[in-house]
Amino acid sequence: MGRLQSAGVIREAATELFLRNGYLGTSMDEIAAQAGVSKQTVYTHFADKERLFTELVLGNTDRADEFVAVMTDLLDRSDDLERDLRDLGRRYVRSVVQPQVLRLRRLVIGEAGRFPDLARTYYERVPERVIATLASCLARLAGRGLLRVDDPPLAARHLVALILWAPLDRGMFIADDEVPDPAALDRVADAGVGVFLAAYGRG
Amino acid sequence: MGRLQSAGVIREAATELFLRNGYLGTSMDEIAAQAGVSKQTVYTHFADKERLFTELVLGNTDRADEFVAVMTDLLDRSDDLERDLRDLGRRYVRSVVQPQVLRLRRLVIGEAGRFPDLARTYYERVPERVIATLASCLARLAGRGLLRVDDPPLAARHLVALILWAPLDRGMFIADDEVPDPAALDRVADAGVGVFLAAYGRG
Amino acid sequence: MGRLQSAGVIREAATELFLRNGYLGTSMDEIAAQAGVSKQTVYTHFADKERLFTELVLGNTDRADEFVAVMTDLLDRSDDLERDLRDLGRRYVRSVVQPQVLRLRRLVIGEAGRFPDLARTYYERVPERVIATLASCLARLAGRGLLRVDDPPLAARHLVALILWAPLDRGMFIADDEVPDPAALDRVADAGVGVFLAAYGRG
Amino acid sequence: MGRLQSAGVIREAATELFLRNGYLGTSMDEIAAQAGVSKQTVYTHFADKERLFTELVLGNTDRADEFVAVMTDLLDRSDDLERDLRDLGRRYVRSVVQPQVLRLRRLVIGEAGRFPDLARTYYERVPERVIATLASCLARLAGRGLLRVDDPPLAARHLVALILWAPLDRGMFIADDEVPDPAALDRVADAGVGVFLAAYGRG
DNA sequence: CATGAATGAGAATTCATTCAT
DNA sequence: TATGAATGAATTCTCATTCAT
Repeated sequence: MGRLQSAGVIREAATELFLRNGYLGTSMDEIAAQAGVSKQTVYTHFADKERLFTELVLGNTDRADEFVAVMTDLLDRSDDLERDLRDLGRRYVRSVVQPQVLRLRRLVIGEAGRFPDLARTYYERVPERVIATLASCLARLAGRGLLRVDDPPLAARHLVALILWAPLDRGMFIADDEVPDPAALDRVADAGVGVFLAAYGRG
Repeated sequence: MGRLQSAGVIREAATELFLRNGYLGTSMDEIAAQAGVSKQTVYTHFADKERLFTELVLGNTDRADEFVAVMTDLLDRSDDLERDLRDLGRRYVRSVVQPQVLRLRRLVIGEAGRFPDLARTYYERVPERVIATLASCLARLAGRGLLRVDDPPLAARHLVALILWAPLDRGMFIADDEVPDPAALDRVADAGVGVFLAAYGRG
Repeated sequence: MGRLQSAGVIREAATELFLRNGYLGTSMDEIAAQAGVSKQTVYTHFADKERLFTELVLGNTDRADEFVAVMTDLLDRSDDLERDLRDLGRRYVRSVVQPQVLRLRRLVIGEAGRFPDLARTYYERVPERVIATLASCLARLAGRGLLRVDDPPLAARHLVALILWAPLDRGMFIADDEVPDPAALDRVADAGVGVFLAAYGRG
Repeated sequence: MGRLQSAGVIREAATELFLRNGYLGTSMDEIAAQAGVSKQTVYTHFADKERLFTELVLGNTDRADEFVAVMTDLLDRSDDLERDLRDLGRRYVRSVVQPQVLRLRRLVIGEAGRFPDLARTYYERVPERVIATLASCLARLAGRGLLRVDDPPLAARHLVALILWAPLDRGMFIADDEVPDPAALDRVADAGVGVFLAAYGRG
C-alpha cells in the first residue's frame, strides 16, 4: 500500500474515532486497527497523536469555503433580499446541524482547554470567517440602500445568532444522530430572518 | 476527618480538576491527591468515577435558579421595559462569560458523546429552563401590552440569542482566563436588546 | 505483602537484573516478574526506572565502609608493616574481584554517560574514599618513621595501583564468573606491596 | 552514493552515536538519520546491529599499533632510561585520557556482559598488547643491565599501573569532556616512573 | 545500491478499581 | 471511616528488521 493510500485510510479512521470518542477517548491502537494498518504505520505518517489530531481538525475547516462563496454570490446579486436571506438562512442552518459538523464542534470545544491554539484557529477559520464575509455582504447591501446597517460585523452576528442559535445550542448538548425536521429548521431560519429584517430592514 | 468534610473536599478537588482537564484527563489519583485524602476515601464517598462526575456536573445546575428568580422579578414588575431588558441582558451576559461557567459548558458539551443523558439533563436544567422562564415573562409582558409576541418561546430564544451569541460562542473556543471587558459586554447586550425591541416592541 | 517486603524483593530482583543486563537491557516488566509483583507495585515503591536504578547503585556503596575500617585498624596499630601491608593488599584484591563487585563497577562505568552524577558520586564514595583513608594511614605511618612519604595521596594511589591494577583491569573486560585463583591473587598483591616498599620503605 | 562512501559515513555516524549513547541507547534509525542515508542502506552494509557494533569497536583497536611501535623504538635504543621512560609515560597517559579513548573503554566495559567475546578481544588487542610489548622491552633493558627485572610481564604491569591508574580510573567514572591539565598529567607520569625506577632500577 | 513503507514485539508509564488492615 | 499496597489492562511511543520498488 502506498503512502497516499495509507495516510488517507488512517485519516478517515482517526477522524471517525476522534469525532465519536474524543481525543483522550481514542487510542492510537484503535486508530491503527480501524485503519487496518500497524500502529507504527500510523506513526510513520503522523509524528504523534497531537499532530494527527490537529491536522485532522484543521483539515476539516475548508468546508467553510464553499458556504462563504455561496453566501457572497447569493447576497451580492440579490434582487429580492428577503427571499435570498431566507434561502441563505435555510442553507446555513441545514449545514450546521449535520451530525458530523456538530460532532466536530463539540470536539473542538471540549478540547479547547488542552488545545487552545487549535480551538482559536478553528474559531477564526470557521465561524469568524463566515461572520466577516457576511459583514461585508451586509455592508454592500446597505450601500445599495437595501438595509440600514451601522455596524456591519455586529449586524452579521445578530443575523447568525437569530438563525443558528436555537438548533446549534441544542445540537451541542443533544448528541443523538437524528437530524432535526427540515421543515422545522426552515421555520427557525425564516423567523430569524424576519426579526433581522424588522430591525435592519429598509423600513 | 468526618464524612461531610471529606466529601466536600473531594467535591471541590474533583470539580476543579474536571473543569480544567476534562473527564478522561482527570485521574482518580489526582483527585485524591488534590483533595488530600487517600484514593480509597474517594471511592468510599463516590461509587465510581462516572458517578462522581455526573454528580458534580448536576450539582452545579442550581446556579440557574437565582438567575431565573431575578429575571422573573425584574420583568414581571417592570415599568420601563427597555431599561429592565437592558439590565437583564447585562446581568445575563456577565454571568455567562465567567470562566467557571464557560468551562463547565465546554466540559458538558465535550462529554456529550460519552454522557448523553448528563448533557441532556444539563441542557434542560440550565439553558432551557432560562428560555422557558423567559418565555413566560415575555407572554405576560405581551398580555400587559408592552410587547407583540405571537410565539413566546421563539421570542425568548431570539432574545437570548441576540444577547449571548457573540460572547458565548467566542467563549466556547477561546479558553483563556481573561474575562471580556465589561463595557464591551454591556454594549453587546444593549445592542441585542435593541434589535429585539425593534422586532417585538410595541411601537 | 507489606511495604517492606515488597520493596526488598523488588530491590533484589532489580539489582540482579541491572547487574546482569545493564540499565537499558533491563525492563520494568522483567523486574516485576522476577520480583513476583505487578508492575504497578514496582512503581508504587520507586517513582521511575531512573530512581530505582540510582537508588540501587548508591545503596551498594556502603560496602566500602567495612573495608575502610579494617584498613585503618590494621595500619594504625601495625608493628610489622610489611606483613600488614601484604595482609591489607590481599584482602583488598580479593574483595575487589568478587563478580558482584566487578559487575557493579562495569555497570556504573558503562552508564557514566547516561548518569554522570551517579558515576561521580559512586567514584567519590568508593574508590576515592579508600584512597583518602589510605593516604591518612600512610601519613601516620610516615609520622611514625615507618615510611618515607612526601605526598600521601599520591603514595596511596601508587599502592592501590600496584595492588589492584592487574586483576581489576582484567576483571573489567573478562566478564566470566570464575574468580581468579586466590594464590595468584596473593602473589599479585604481595608483588605490588614489594614494589611499594622498595620505593617508599624506610630504607 | 557508492558503497565505500556510504559505508564510511555510516561507520562515522554509528561510532559517534555508540560512543555517546551506548549500544542499546543507539537505534538504527538514529544511525541512519545521522548518516543521512535510509535505514535499509545501513542494513545493506552491515548485516545487523550487533555486527555493526562489533566491527566498529574492533576497527578502533589499531590505535594501539602506533603506540607499540613508538614504545619499542624509544626503549630499545635508549641511552638515558629515566628520560625515555618519562617520555614514554607522558605520551601514554596523554593518549589514554583522550575523551574518545575513554568513551570507547567505557563502552566496551559496559557491554562486556552482552558482548563477552568482543570485550575479551579488545582487552587482548589493546591493553594486553601494550603490556606484552612493554614486557619485551623491559626484558631487553634488563639484558642490557639497565634494569633488574625478574618477571618482565609483572614489571610491565607495575609500570603501566603506576603511570595510568590515577587518571584512567578517574576517567572511567568522570565522564565530562574536559581533558585533565597536561602539566598535572606529566607529574603523574613522572611520579609513576620514579616509583618504578626505585623498585626496578639498577642502582 | 538505495529507498520509503510497513511490521510485530516490547518499551516506560498510568489507569480505575479492590483488598486487607 | 480511612488507609497503603496491590493489581491487570491500557496508554503513547520506539525497537530491529524486512519487503516491494
